[in-house]
Amino acid sequence: MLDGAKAKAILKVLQGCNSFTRLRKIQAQVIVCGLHCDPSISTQLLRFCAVSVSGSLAHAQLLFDKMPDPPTQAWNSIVRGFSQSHSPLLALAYYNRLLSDSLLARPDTFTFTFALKAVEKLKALPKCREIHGSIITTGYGRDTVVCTALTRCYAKNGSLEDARFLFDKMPERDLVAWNAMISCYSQAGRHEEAMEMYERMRNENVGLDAFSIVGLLSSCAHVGALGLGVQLHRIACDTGLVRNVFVGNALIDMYAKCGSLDDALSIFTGIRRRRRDVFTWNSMIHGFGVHGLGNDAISFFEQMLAAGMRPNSITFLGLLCGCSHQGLVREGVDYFHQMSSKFNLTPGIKHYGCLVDLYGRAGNLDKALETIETSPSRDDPVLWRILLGSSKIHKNVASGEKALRNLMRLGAVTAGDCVLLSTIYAGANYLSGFAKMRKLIKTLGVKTTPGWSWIEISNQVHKFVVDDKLHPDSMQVYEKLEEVTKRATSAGYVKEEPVILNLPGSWSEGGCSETPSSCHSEKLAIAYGLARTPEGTSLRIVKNLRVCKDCHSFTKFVSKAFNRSIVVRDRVRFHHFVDGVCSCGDYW
DNA sequence: ATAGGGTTAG
Repeated sequence: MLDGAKAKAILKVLQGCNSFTRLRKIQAQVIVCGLHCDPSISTQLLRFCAVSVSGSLAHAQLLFDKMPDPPTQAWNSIVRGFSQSHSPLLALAYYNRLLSDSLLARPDTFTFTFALKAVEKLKALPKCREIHGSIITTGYGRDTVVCTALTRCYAKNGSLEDARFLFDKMPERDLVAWNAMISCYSQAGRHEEAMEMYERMRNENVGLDAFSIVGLLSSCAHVGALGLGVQLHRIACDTGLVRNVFVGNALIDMYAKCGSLDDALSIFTGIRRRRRDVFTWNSMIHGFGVHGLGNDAISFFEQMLAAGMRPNSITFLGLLCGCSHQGLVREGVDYFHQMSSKFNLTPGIKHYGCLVDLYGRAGNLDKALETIETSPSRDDPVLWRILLGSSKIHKNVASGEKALRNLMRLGAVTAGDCVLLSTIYAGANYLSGFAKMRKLIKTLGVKTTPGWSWIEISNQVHKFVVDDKLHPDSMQVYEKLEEVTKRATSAGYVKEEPVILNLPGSWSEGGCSETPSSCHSEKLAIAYGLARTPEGTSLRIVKNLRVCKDCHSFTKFVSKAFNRSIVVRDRVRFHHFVDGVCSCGDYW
């Protein structure tokens, strides 16, 4: 029978155990001493095999299957172990067995949280509902921890509505529950709702911690909400949370994505060398990249290596993005190859996309084509669409046709693609091609992404759509726009008439830039910004599509005529307009 | 003995 002192000693050794070989030795010893019959010892052993980093799930399974009627703790360990593994389905298999087969053991709050973790990974909404049912029938429906796990599980399975419903019904919500809700919204791209949660937290006097700030900052970054971002930064400073690396990293990203690279950089330098992690570096490098500062991206990449930090595949996306926007073809190609040769990373479809873009944007359409054809993703429409975009920039009919033909081969042609090619045809005065595209567009049906722009004025976001007549200050905006256009024109602006295709309804230019129209949304936002802010204030515009050529030129002349710096964040990069010049060097 | 919340790309 069990000797209490011996058991205690063995448990202690188990707790300090950090290698699997050692674990097995201890296990052998346990068996020799006859201690394996002691449920507390074998359960402990099982837990180590199942969840410790040096354990082994296969071994845990063997141990588990030898137990005559495992206690709840043992079930929990095995469910937990598999929920963290690559086969979360097995976690559910054990969970099901516990519910149906076990005579003795009942699931408890721990079992449910572990099972829910498995479902999070599996994307199985019905299973989530089923577990929810069991939670209620077993009487754990009011447990805060279980409810939080359940909320997250619903959210990760795509039902933010169920998640929110459950959250609102929770008898008690602690900070963890709030943070879970915020991060779920943020990760699902529902940024406005994430920010709404913050409003509610303030009204209900719930505090904030690093988790809340990180989630909220991520949403600010995505939508470009500098005002709220700055507020959160201030709170982080007041509470000392700025020293948290997660917060620091999120701040870098937020400032970079809101167009304040200088602030991003000062946060970066404020993080002590040794605390900088791969997120810190990646966020900064990507920040330079989307601002078109390829050389800075490269310089930081080299500093990162010098600091002994290993880059990952995300690092290269930022780096290649920078090279592409600055036209650093040779460097970009070199880094692309270094990924596999020096860093043992396999370029993914996005990296190939960067490479195609790098060549294509620079006008080397042959190389762009060759890249696609020799890549493992030559059957991915994304790459062909990039080539089509490059063909449009360089008005190249042959390569545009090639891209479209491949999109057809893949059955992936959209009306937007045809619009792009038709623009190329129109530019080349190739009327029969143009007519063919028009016909095709009609058969495909016209789908459109409506363009919008917004501008933040004293922490208030104002959104404009194409030919906006809905904004409350609409009249004022159009009046101002007239004046602005006059002054820009006397500074040298000439309106570039878009190719009019005369199609029914509105359409988007391959999801890239706005419909040809009398008035794109950013012009309205700019006019509004000029009317509502004092002389000299810089304007920040965020838009969902690419800037068109006319608006780009317009903004340049406005920045000169009104002596304002204007920052425009479009779908893929930043444009900083100062004194008639754009940071992109008209290369976008 | 064991639990629920965090950043980059897309």
